[in-house]
Amino acid sequence: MGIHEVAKRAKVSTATVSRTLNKPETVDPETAKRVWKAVKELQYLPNTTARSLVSGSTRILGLIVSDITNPFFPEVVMGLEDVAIREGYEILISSTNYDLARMAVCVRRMLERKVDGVAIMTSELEKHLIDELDRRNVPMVFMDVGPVTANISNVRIDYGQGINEAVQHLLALGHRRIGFLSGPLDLKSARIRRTAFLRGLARFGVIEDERLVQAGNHKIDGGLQAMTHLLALAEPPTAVLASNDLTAFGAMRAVRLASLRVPEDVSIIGFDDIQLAEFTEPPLTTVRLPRRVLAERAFEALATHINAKKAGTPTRGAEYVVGTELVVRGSTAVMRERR
Amino acid sequence: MGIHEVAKRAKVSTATVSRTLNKPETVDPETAKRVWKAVKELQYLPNTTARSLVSGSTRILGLIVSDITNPFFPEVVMGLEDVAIREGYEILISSTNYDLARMAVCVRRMLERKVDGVAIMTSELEKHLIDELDRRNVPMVFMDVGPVTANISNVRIDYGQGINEAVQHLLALGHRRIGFLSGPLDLKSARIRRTAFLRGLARFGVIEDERLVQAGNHKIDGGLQAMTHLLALAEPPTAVLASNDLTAFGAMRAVRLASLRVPEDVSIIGFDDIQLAEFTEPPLTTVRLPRRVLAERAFEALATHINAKKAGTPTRGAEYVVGTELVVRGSTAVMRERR
DNA sequence: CTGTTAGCGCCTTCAT
DNA sequence: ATGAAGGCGCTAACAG
Repeated sequence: MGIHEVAKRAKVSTATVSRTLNKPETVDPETAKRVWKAVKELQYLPNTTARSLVSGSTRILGLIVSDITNPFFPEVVMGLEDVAIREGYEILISSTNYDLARMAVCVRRMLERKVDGVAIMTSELEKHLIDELDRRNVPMVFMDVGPVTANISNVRIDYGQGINEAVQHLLALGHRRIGFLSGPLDLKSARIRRTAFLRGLARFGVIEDERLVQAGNHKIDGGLQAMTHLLALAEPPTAVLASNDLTAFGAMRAVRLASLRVPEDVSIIGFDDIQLAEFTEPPLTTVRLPRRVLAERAFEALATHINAKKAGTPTRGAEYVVGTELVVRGSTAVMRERR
Repeated sequence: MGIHEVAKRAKVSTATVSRTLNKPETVDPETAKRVWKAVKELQYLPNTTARSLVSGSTRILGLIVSDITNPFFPEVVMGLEDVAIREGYEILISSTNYDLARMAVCVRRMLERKVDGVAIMTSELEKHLIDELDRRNVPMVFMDVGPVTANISNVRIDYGQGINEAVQHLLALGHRRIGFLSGPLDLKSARIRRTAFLRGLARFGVIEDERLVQAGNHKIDGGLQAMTHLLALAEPPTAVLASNDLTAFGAMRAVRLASLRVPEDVSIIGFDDIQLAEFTEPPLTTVRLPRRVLAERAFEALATHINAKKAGTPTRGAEYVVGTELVVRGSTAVMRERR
């Protein structure tokens, strides 16, 4: 089960076996044929561990997320897995559970396993830990959570694009009082979304009313609560954007609990376009964040860094952008006269 | 950054460094202290790859699932990750996408990465591929999808328990015409659930009416369709069990589309208890399948095999059982007189 | 084109 | 209790 057995059986040296496997052009076709035959017969599979030891490259990519249980992440994971295996990489996933101590564990795991690069998509990233990775020269890419730095790339999400479409959509339907249900504002990603939303409204000259912005927690119950607040206003909004789809789900529920209807009484737009968005009642109009593309860009960024590092010409961090777009479904409708 | 530097700085041999790290009791406390100091100062982290090469153990566990995007899986992944890292293992996830060719890729990846064991939770497992893993002596555990064999353990899910509770619950509410929405019957796991359901009904003497059993696809749209069929019956059921929660979601939607209400007109019970089940309108009564426990048992099984293998006393496959239990929420109610 | 040799970083006898 | 030396499986010079 080693390269040695193959060599013996093919009556060549181990070096030749290694060569036929890795640099086929440098070996005589006839010899190669014998080697391949032996490989097949022995069902030989190269030992990745040994390979890594000598090459200095594990061909493992780390992915740090907050919580794999969040419906947002699995699709990113799958996207990354797809592109990674195509290029001969494996993905090592680790979850921080929104916990800083656990984040430290994640980083340590990455370091011990000597991953070739790390993609980071968590809310709670401590500079301290990032620096540790940086100091050890591990290529990194942030997925919408960090700044571009000397060595670190970032895949930025262009929230503005989708949000503009969403606002225009509501405007076209006659809505003027538009609310926003943000995520938890201690999370940077949530703040970014909130800013993008406010900017989007401003761009179209919609009067900004602070009371129309409520904070949720990016989960269903938070959306429900936040929306309930909005509904209790003297002049409640006729349409609402949510910072993510789960929040929108909660909002829809709040509307229903208030004996109102979506979209007849209140239009609701979500964000992310998770799989379930298509299947709520009514189906959720939402801004799609193409997570597969996000994953692909992240891989691209990492691959660039890794290759540059291998070639001895370290690249500076770069910024990649992923757009967003409105997906119109059933939770938005023409504004009705006030009840 | 190698054990060598540490040795030099602590003025000991590399062997001693290795010992203080792995068998602290065999080294003089004073020497150990010096070594630890050097380790700290150099921020030394052992190279897992090199370690693996000599120990023959990668401390990586493979997990093969059909589709990480399915809301059922993430919690299993997280559960496995939690227990695994506690024991110093990493998880290598790979998705088959319900595709046999891709399944082969997964197996190959596991083999090349020399994982210490593999947990399998897919519908489409080809004997051929399992045999390959078996032949190479890779410890395996099926998670509710396979038989116990000489070398392979299985974590069986006791569907009966939860289903009995569900049926009793409905019976107690006065329901007698109880429908079942199965998963796609070409999937073994779906067939198992179906069988368990039919057996559960039989146990309580509920007349079995074939027309009350409809096949979905374990997704929302399938549940919607299947339920629509049931609703179109001359004598539609007053209560329905679904093979999984997504199917139940679809069923709820079908009820609503038929201008009926859950639970007033039709009671619905799901299966799995995915996170979202708590947040539908009304919240879904469902049978909980404790996925964390499932993951823990799977790890336990693998660890047992691995340790036995290391000790040179291979264990036979064993069966572990995970129970299920009814979680009563808002989608079930007392049967109403026929409308 | 192919074989020999020397590590990659670590662990583990075997002496001391 | 510690050090020296060999080897895990493979690749990369360097000869031939």
